[in-house]
Amino acid sequence: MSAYLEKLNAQQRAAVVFGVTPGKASDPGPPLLVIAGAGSGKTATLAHRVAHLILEGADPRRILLMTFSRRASVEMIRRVQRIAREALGDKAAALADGLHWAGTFHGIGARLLRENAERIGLDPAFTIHDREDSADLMNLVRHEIGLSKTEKRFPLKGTCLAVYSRCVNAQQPLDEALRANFPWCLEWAPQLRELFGAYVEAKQRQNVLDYDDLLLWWSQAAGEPDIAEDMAARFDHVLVDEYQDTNRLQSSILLALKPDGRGLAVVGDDAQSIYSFRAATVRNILDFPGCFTPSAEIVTLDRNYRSTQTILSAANAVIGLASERFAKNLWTDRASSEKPHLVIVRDEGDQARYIVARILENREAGQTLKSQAILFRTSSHSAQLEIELVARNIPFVKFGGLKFLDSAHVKDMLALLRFVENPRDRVAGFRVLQLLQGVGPGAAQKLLDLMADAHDPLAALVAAPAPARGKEDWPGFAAVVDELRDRRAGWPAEFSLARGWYEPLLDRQHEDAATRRADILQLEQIAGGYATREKFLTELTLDPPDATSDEAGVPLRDEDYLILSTIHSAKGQEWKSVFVLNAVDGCIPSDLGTGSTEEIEEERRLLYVAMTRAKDDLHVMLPQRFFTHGQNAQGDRHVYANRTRFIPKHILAHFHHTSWPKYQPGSASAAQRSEKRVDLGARMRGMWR
DNA sequence: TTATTTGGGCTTTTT
DNA sequence: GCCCAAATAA
Repeated sequence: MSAYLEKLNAQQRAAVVFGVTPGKASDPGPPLLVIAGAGSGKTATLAHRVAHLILEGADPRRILLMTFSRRASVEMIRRVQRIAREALGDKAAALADGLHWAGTFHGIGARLLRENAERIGLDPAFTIHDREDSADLMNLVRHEIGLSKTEKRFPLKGTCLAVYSRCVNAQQPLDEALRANFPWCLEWAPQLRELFGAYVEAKQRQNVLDYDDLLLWWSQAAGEPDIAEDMAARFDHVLVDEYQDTNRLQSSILLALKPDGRGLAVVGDDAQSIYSFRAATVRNILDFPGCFTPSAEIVTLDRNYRSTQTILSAANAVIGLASERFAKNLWTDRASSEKPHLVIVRDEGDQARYIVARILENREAGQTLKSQAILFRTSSHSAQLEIELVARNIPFVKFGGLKFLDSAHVKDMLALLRFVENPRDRVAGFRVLQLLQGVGPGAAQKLLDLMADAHDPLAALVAAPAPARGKEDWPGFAAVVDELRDRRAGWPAEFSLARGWYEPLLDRQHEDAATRRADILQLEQIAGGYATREKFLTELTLDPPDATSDEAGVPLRDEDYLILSTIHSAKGQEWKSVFVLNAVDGCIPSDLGTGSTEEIEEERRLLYVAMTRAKDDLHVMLPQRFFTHGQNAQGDRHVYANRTRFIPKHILAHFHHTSWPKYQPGSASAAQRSEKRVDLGARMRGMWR
């Protein structure tokens, strides 16, 4: 047996070699489902399977590898190369460079669609709308067909988009989707149907695709016999990671690519399915084996290499209360005498102070900050902690929640670039034009209409007379559009041109122009990493940089920093020490997600995912009271929270219980001192009343 | 027609 | 506490 296979355990090896004909691995074998528990070496197993395929003769250019994020695919390729190098030296590692088709469903979809654009009636210069852009377009259309002036309030743009997206991704008729997920919008069904029809037409006229289109067009194209044949013939093997988080639309694509399942291998863990709000369905993984005859082989990986037995027992106890799942209980031989901690603190302030204290302690003991993470359900849960970290001068990087790309100035820059890339994109155009002094919705509309009728829209724009009140800014704008339109300067020099135009506007519009300018410069750095404008725009929308750091700026890569992350963004990662914030009802489960039993089950899996990220040391935090939002002055209104329902009494024995701070009779403890809250700001505001 | 202010409704997780 | 739409000022 080859050395690289010997390192695996029996189950992992089974998953790696199943259906692979030695020396003739280009022949696809029967379908395979790998149920891989948390920390069971899932990534390693998948990487070994890919490497094994290549080493046994499969052509890496004909392997389609779909991962959850681009970060995951980069990591996967790196590992495949390492394994190949260990087995056969540099030559084999170079082979693995041929893994061109590794990425997310959306990313691969965008590439395939661009390549096949002409055949399916798409302009290959299409641009991609992110969620905000899609919502803006939805809003535009909503106004156009007069739905904003209804007697009763019509659902907001975000809701409309969510409904649309649910129908597409779950492949569900509108009425059904409304009943199941948006019952309060049921009365608007006819209007929504009309709106969605107009929205689809608008996208096509403007040559833009939204996220869902990347899958929808792909799936539809794959349903056309001619194209399907081409696409299917192009890949011998299709491997999918994190299969529990795919939706019906995605599974329909897989089935279109590989109808008999031959060459198809999917890996996932039903216990970690946490993306149902994106229409992901556990059914995909539960029903996978039965999609084929004979049904797919199932291999289960239940040996955990990550956590200690005590952490695992607690996590198993939590997930053990779930209703439906592939039964498996993770085990490990990593013994530990220390149970995970359940820490009761007075409030979120103490929670922050406790965590900072422990983190500094750990660091004194030689643990890096990077090996410690703080996880939370909702981005805003970390607000207090962030303040404490800044005050104590502890660098951190936050994953999830608000993105760098969401800030107005970054969007402005991208809108300009997208506009010159695809002048029919009205959302981008509308945004850019209104940046000009004296140009509002009316003038912007007129200019866009003028462009829509022109054969060469950008030439028409450059030649257009200056808008009545926007004479001052117009020549500069026309000049930069003209330069960007024929790509004279090349990429990324074009970015600097655009920046040169935008910066004066920025200074005029924003008080804090300096920090925003820094963001633009950072964006320019990122832009330099892409070969073309089109690649930059596509990849940035599909795979945005997902960390926002504190105001001090992004820590240098070699610097040590603490990790803050939403539980969703923590998928697939692991740390030595993990702190889970706000393990109370209302936070986990989120009070917004307690409608149906399925939603509650998903919240349970979220807690499970959070707990299983920890290797040695797990702290589950229980603040007892929360100050309610929306009160002014020195408000003391608060609510008492209950321990999360996912840790009921009878599994408490899996935890070590602590209260903090320790009560010290006689001396005013930190908690007592923090008891009284003063709102100096309110006092100062009061001076003017 | 555009720019700014004010009041009312909602408040998660991500490609 | 944030976003959106209507009202008001320029």
